[in-house]
Amino acid sequence: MGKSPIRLKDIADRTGFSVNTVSLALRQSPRIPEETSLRIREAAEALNYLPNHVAKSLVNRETKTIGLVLTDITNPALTQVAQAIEMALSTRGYSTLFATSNNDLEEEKRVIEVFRSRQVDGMLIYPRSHRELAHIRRLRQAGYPVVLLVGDPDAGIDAVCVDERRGAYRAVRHLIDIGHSRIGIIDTSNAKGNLEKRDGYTQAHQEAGILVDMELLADPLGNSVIRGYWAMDRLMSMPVRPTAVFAANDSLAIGALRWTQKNNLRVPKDVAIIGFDNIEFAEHAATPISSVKYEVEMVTELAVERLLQLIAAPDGLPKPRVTMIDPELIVRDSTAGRGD
Amino acid sequence: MGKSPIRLKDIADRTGFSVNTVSLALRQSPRIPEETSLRIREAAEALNYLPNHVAKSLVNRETKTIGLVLTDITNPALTQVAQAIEMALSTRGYSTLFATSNNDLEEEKRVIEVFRSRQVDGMLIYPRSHRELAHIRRLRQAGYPVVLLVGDPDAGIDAVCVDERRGAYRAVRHLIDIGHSRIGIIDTSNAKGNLEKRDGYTQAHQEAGILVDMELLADPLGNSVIRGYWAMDRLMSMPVRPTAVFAANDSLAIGALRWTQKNNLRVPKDVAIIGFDNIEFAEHAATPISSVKYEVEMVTELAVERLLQLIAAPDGLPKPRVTMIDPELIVRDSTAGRGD
DNA sequence: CCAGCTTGTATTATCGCCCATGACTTTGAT
DNA sequence: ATCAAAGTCATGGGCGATAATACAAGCTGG
Repeated sequence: MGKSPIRLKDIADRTGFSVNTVSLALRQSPRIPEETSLRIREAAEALNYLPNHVAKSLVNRETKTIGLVLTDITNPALTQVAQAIEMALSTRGYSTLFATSNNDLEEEKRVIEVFRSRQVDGMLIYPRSHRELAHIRRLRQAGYPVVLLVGDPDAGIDAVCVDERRGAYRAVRHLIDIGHSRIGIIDTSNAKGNLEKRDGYTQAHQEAGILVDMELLADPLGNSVIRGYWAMDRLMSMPVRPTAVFAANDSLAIGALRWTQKNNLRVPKDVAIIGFDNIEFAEHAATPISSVKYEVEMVTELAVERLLQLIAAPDGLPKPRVTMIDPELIVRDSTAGRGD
Repeated sequence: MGKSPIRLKDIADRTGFSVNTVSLALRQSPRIPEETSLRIREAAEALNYLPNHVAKSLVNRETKTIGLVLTDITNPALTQVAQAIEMALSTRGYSTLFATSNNDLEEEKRVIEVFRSRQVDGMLIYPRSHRELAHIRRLRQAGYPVVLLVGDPDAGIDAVCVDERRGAYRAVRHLIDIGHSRIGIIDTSNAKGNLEKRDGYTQAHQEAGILVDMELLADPLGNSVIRGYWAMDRLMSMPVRPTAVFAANDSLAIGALRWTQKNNLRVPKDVAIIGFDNIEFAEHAATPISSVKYEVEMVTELAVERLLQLIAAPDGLPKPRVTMIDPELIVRDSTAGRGD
């Protein structure tokens, strides 16, 4: 802490006015004449006064801070989300308290409690699991403004997110369109996890009348490049290899691509690869990787906007609204039409 | 906000004890008998009581939160730093307020003011510039615990960081050792920016008796892959091309590598490339890229430890201490010894 | 010339919690 | 039985700010 935190009282003593007058003057109240207001403003300046936000929060019952809960930030797409949210909130006068759940449900619950205790005005949450949202629903029902960054239309919680099911559908549909019928998928296969992408994968298959082979699902058990590499290794060790692979995010896709390099397969000739999120590293990989664009700006802007709406709602929270952004498919070399 | 924030008073009313007794009981004071304490604890549980951290902060004059200021988080190495810091602080009972300066000095000053106003107990700052630290030094002199994440031994401010000068020296020295003498460098050439890496580059040259050609410095004007690509383009358009390139971070290095692919140059045969930070994408690039390891765990752990020391210092801040971590060089294919 | 209105400032209460003080009760030693 | 030493709880003040209310002056007008 600074040695001598200047308080309103210090300005009051110096100028001879009362604490209250000083407070009013600094907040541009019309009840204070220009003359006094100016003298007080000058004194504050001279003393280098900074209002104590904590005290203000206590009386106003709002902290002008929101809590941001992410699973882990190492996924480049989530990183951008974090930064964009911080900036969007900052321009609106809010600060952001930040915490990672480290993909652990108990930890997620804990940080939410911490945020509540710290009286955040609202929370933006990227939950660990899309199926275990009871604790968050309870929060909402208790009147807390919350917006999720992943969407489950019937979770009863506001959400703004890219439509992952639809994005995955587009990616896999694209692979089918260019002639593939044996398509591997690298995605976390946790029953309580995010099933949207697998749903999209399945839907595209069904629509095309292709049987879904669960053998073609490889769980990378993580999200790093190297996890993608080993998941690809498993897929390509099958008796009948897939001719194309859909990876749930670009890090995994880059790992898969890396595997093809090491094993002298050509992409897209021997195997096509498509990712998700459209991070810069995918665009500039050895073979530019097709991907599904994660609309960072749009998601964050809408999510922040919605959260502030909830916070400002005069009487109770309005009915939850889920906004799903239909993502764009970016086609690059890794899924260029097959030559044969 | 939750509809009915439970206060100590509510528990007091329910149990018949006074607010004070409740407060003491919940804080495990030995002055309250087990029996009473238990009944109060149960009532708190039943009412789902959560202490109001804001009120507590006002009384205790500490918020148990620290402010983290980063330039921008899109550099994957900084991302990891952010997450590691959050986790390290979390286990010690601190929350982290997070803000990006967006590489703008005025913005950096602004967020620091905001943090001060919010009474953070201390700050961790990755400053925009290594040369404009006056505002931060003033902070320290006013008694604020601050630890920088970049180091200038004579800035008069505590710091924990990787020794970028030394890391760059090692990288360039390595290039010289394997036979290169015309070495390009892709690094921001802002006079007020981070000069450490260029210093290391220069030192390695001088030690080897090689003249430094300032023509070989390309400013990418940013940190993305594509910026690295264009900086590389400029370097390789010179009448006499460099035979090796040192990039100030791995994103830039990956961009440079990408340029060689598009222009059919072989790495390391035609041109060697080395990066900085050792992010996962460098390891798994088309040609695995040599890099200087950014010791995320060590930097964050030491920085947090030091900051908490400063916060706990009983009488005034101790003399500033700068800890520079000597980074390890990771050699990969992109700088394998030249065949000729 | 005083009721009745502005106008400018001071007083007091409040936010939720912690701390110092001390009153009252119980226990144990003499 | 008396008194000191613990033990147990309530009271009041304060953290730094805002908000509601009160209170002096200075005007106006009938």
